[in-house]
Amino acid sequence: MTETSPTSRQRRAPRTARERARAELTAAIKEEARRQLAEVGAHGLSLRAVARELGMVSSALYRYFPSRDELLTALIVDAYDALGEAGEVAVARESVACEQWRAACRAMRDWARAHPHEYSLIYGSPVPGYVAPERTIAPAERAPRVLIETLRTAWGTGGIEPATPQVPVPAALRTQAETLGRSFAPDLPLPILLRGVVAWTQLTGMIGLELTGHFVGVFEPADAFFTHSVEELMAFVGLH
Amino acid sequence: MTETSPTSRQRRAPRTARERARAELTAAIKEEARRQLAEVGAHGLSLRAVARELGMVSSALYRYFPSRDELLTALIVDAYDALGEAGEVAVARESVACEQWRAACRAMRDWARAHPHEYSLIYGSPVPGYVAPERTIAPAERAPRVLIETLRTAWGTGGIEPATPQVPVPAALRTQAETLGRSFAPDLPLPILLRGVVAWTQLTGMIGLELTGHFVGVFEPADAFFTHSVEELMAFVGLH
DNA sequence: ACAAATTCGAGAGCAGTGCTCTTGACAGTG
DNA sequence: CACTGTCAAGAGCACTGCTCTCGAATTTGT
Repeated sequence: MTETSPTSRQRRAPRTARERARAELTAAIKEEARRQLAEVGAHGLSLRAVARELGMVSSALYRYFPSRDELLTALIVDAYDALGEAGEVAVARESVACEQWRAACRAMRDWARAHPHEYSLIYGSPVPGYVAPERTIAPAERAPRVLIETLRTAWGTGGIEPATPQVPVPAALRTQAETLGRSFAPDLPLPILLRGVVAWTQLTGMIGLELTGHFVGVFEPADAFFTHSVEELMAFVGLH
Repeated sequence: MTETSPTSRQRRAPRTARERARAELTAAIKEEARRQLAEVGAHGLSLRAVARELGMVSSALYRYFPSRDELLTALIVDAYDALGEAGEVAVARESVACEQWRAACRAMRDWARAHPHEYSLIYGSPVPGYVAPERTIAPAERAPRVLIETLRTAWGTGGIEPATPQVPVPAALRTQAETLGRSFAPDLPLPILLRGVVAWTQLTGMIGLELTGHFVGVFEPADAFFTHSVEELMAFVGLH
């Protein structure tokens, strides 16, 4: 969040007063938009309201974000980064693999519950007609990478059981998983990698169901079921 | 879909011409709304456009649905029912538990891919400011009930392994799971029931990630990963 | 069968939205 | 100093959800 040294960043610090003002206003717009997003959701996010709150006129806002979708995209990228960072710092605080896994899952759920509308923005229904631009895929990988990375280090230190798969991996899936493994965890056995992905899908599903209220009247609060699921799937991926 | 005998339905058949016209128009509105929903999504669904397409004026539509949210709620209930029914007929076609489980999972994914916007309506981000009315929770239970019901019959016929849980069920979760089991599958052991719920959450998560495009460039198509996950989780719940 | 009550579609209108275009003022650079 | 590019502001377009009123049609009660 804090500014790093000028040489460490590709995007150099703004020199002129105009560039500086522009950067600050862009940040202020995003901040206000994020506030309104938390209040009224993506559907209720209004460019006019954001501009009004910032004391400017709506048309001026289009100098910074060419469309409402563009603003949402910026918020989406930020949300991916925030979620990923939440998981990363949670993992960094722990040293043994099991605790890292638990911390990562808990951090992602906590972040989702603290920012439900931002979470819905990235894992909920896509804004209709909206297609994710190229620059969102890299930040999107950050969160699942936290889980896979935990498995990778655990595999390196022998903290993970070889997870004998009852189910053979078909050829079509094998090639897909291999390319995935090459960019995520080259040395991790494919069955373990796949189980990690399965665990990730379960995590997003469980968080999504909780946020959309599918657990009301059943698992309420959902804490017990959540921690239990994490334990079950930790055994599923082979962590011990 | 077809009309049953007057006594078999609580809501009797419309007597007067006015009631009959009202019922038909209500259905026509929902049908047109569903068509537009599939095209432009929940965000783009416009009451005026629906009315326009039906050759009436927008204000007249409010005689049938008092608000846009009310129309969406009707579509949500229908979506829950359609998804649940898709799972039910898929299970009914099979006789052995494993095939029933596979069929149910496949049916739900197929329905979701065929009606992505309707699926997003019920499992995606909630429409902002929208709170699910009471009458949606019964249809919402229908889909997960299909999976649990499959486990219940499998347990009755011995088609399911006692799934020795490595993870003990804490007290708080036990009481929640017991009340859930009472209404879903009274005779099913709690650990199996809980694993069934975990499998359901994974299913919704995986379908949601596929629909929101999180698998593009990784599992594309996602068929192989989907069937593999189903197999893995089938073993996880103890089906064999 | 006739009158009363209810329901209905249509139209006007309000407040709000995303977005475009033009206008005049300001800052940065030659 | 003058020029060029950027900026905020305002007016305006087409659209939205929703409310209200007003006749017309239909159902209901007597």
